[in-house]
Amino acid sequence: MSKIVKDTENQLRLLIKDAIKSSAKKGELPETDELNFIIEIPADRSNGDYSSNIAFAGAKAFKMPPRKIAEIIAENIDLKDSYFSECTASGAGFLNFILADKFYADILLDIKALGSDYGKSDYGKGEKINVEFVSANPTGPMHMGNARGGALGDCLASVLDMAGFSVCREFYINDAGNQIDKFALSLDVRYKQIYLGEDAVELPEDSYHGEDIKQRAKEFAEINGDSFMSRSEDERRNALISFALPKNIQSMKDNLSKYRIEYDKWFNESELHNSGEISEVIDMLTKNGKTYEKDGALWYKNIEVQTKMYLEMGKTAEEIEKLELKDDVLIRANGNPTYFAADIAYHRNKLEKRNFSKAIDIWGADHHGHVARLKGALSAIGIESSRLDVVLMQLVRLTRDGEIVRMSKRTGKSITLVDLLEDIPIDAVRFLFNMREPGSQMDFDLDLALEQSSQNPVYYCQYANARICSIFKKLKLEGITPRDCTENELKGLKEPEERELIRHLSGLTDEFILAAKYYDPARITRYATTLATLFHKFYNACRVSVPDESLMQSRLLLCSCVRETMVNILTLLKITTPTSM
RNA sequence: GUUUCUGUAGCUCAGUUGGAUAGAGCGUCCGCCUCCUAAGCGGAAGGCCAGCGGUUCGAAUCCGCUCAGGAACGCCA
Repeated sequence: MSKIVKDTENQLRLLIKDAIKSSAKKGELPETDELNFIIEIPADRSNGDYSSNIAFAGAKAFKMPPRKIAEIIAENIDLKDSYFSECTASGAGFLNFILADKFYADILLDIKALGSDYGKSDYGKGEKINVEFVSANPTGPMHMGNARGGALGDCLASVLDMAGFSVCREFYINDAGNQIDKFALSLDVRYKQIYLGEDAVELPEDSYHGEDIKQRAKEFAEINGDSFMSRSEDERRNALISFALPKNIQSMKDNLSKYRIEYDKWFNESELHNSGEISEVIDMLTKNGKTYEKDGALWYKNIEVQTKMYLEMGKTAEEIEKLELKDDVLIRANGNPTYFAADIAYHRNKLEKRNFSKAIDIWGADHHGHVARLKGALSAIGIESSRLDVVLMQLVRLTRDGEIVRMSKRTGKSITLVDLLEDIPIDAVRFLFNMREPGSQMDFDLDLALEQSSQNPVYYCQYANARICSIFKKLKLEGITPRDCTENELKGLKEPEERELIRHLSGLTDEFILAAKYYDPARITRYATTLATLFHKFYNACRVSVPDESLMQSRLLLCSCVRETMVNILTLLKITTPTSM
């Protein structure tokens, strides 16, 4: 882990505190208690590399105008042997700092030493986190929402991993319950239609109408012929399900694998039914007085639980009344548990039985109404609800020629994950889906994804890497091989383009930590795009192959650090890094 | 109606726990290869941060209200 950036900020904090102490000793500032102040990187870099608001924060305590305080601190600060070369007071009272040459040299040496570990940190302290994403129904093909969820969940898991968490990628297979009955019924109808004709058996309105169901029924018929026509409905449906479900699940695994997603755990909902865990949570809720019977069904007292939660949060009774809370069914009148009941058991399984300290679920935003009641139900069985975090992801629209695309040209049906991956390079899909934060509605531009130019950020980033490879290749032909550089040599990298590039490199570890903290992998694609921009600027402004051997080697080392960083990021996003383009 | 997400340049979007003159890319216009990949770089133009009020040294950012758009409000999942 790169400690230099962290050390730099800590050092700055101490330098400021020391300066205040020595000013107080000289009587230039009054004695005061610890002050809360921040250290930040100014948006406008011409104001320095770091700045602090200490003078504003201390204005009241010191009973002096901020500008005056800043001047006194700047006067008394001792920068000898620090990572800073200059401290000035400016504006209404900002304290600005310029980084010293040593900082730049040390960052590069650090990156070089860390190699593929550069960017990793122990922020997460090995905490066990479960990231569940996609979890598409195995009753049909995966759609665009699954495509975004897949890219997002997989990259979020990687980001958490980089930030020092111990991550488990999980897929929840809904292989039980209502939709499986519906699946069976749909298959059954399609199977019978093969032998009796399409008009003889009608497909109910609320069953699955997709071509994929027809296809599975046909495959079943090719193997078994009409032998199941004479069997009982139960036997026939069971046979159809045991034939079609594994095939569908395998096909999801294959397609996700093509999308470069490998799960650590495929969790079957049916396990929760078979093991009795669903009954267990229902018993727990009942024991805690959170259920009642009505109309032959067993209900969960959502209104009661959430009202209590909201009252604790400080809402008034009137405000809660307006929320129009509703109770929910746990066991239907027909004796089958609902999805909700299974979900409570599933999350208890993750958090209690398997001891994950946190469960992160990636859900489509259309499920947002489910979050509060699930959290409530968890707390009602004694599980701290903050241990579940749900990342709600807004829906995706596809556009082509500026128009919204709803249907696939080839099939005439809505576009599936498979359709998308056939048309668009996987590198582009994975990158573009991670360019927006999850909560923003996004338009996925099909033309842009196919574009092989700077307009397409994924190519732009890959190109930076390819250019660096090309430099090394060219110099190798001239008999020049990269060597280690001394700190003094690296201090010679003083061009503004070099400095800016190195400063950006230094921020990688923090960026991963922030992406992990805010569950936002989009920060990383943005970081990569900026890195590419700064490299291209450097490339244009500074030649690597120059007569000054020391400078050339320093620039080579800078290039290799940029390459290391870019490759680390793209590899993490599971995007390829071609050495020539 | 209630919940929830969103509203920043012509378009797509950044904008850190409130900080200095609000940033990028695309598109438009003008430039840069006898030199490591022009899939690149530089410059110009483009803004009432949806609106109104509040909090304070200071608000795109925090709070309240209003307006506009998406989504959800099932014994579906």
